[in-house]
Amino acid sequence: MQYTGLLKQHSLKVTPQRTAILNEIEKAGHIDIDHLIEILRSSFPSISLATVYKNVNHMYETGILEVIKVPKHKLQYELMKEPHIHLACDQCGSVTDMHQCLDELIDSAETKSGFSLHHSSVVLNGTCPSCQTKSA
Amino acid sequence: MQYTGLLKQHSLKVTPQRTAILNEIEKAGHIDIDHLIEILRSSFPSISLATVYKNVNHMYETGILEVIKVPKHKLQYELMKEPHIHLACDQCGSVTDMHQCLDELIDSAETKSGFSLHHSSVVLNGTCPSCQTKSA
DNA sequence: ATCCTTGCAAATTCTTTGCAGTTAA
DNA sequence: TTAACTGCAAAGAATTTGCAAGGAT
Repeated sequence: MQYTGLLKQHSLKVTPQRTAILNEIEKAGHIDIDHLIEILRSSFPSISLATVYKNVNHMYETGILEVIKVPKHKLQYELMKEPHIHLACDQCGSVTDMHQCLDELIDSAETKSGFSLHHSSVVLNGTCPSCQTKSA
Repeated sequence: MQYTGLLKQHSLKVTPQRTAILNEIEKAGHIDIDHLIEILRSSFPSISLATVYKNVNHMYETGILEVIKVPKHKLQYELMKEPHIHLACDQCGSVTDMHQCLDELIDSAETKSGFSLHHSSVVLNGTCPSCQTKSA
């Protein structure tokens, strides 16, 4: 299983629920708790919401997952990757990643502010191309 | 009252509660619902949490307020201003604004993605200078 | 006069916790 | 073996809603 190593690195035991959670988040890119458990139930009919919450929280705390908040939507989870930009569509709620380099921005902010930065959450809101077409 | 015009522009009636909410948010820079109602109660002992929620939601929807989410903290409200960067300290939870220009970033994202962007939420997480000193 | 807002209480929604049984290491 | 994980049920937070009285335009 491809996530075994990742879990072990962070001192989390490898359980079927956990590898399934990581697989589904990977597949979805971004996903909120409701969609996540809905999908998980097809493989684990008795999985509990509490388990999913406990796990995503653990994974967030250990740095496996990233959490993003888009106004008007529930928290969304994704695998921790390079700093990048999230484009959120106000109409359909979809989130798209854009891997533009943020190093310059972060370095400059660090220097000017004296903060020691280790994480970034950049969410740009607007209308996605597909929703622009629909409303045109 | 300085916020009368702002409320009217957005078709919200001018009430003492609303101008007080805007004044306190302005004074605080960033504030969450608990701190906000705590301060408001000193002038409006009987103000209800429901009223504050209804108002910040309305003001958010009409574009008067901006909402930012820092992991592990409640939603924070601030007056809608120029796009800028939020520096969030993981230790003390404080949020500092940095008015670095984001136009380039936004323009570039818009061009590459085809999104039509109208709002940005840039939160950089780390440790503020004061907390760095404490833990040193 | 009319529609909007307030504040209360209740309802909902969201998330966490305690515990007993089970499982990974 | 033992410390961690799961699932259930219940508790606890956070937020929203319905409604009657009051207020802004």
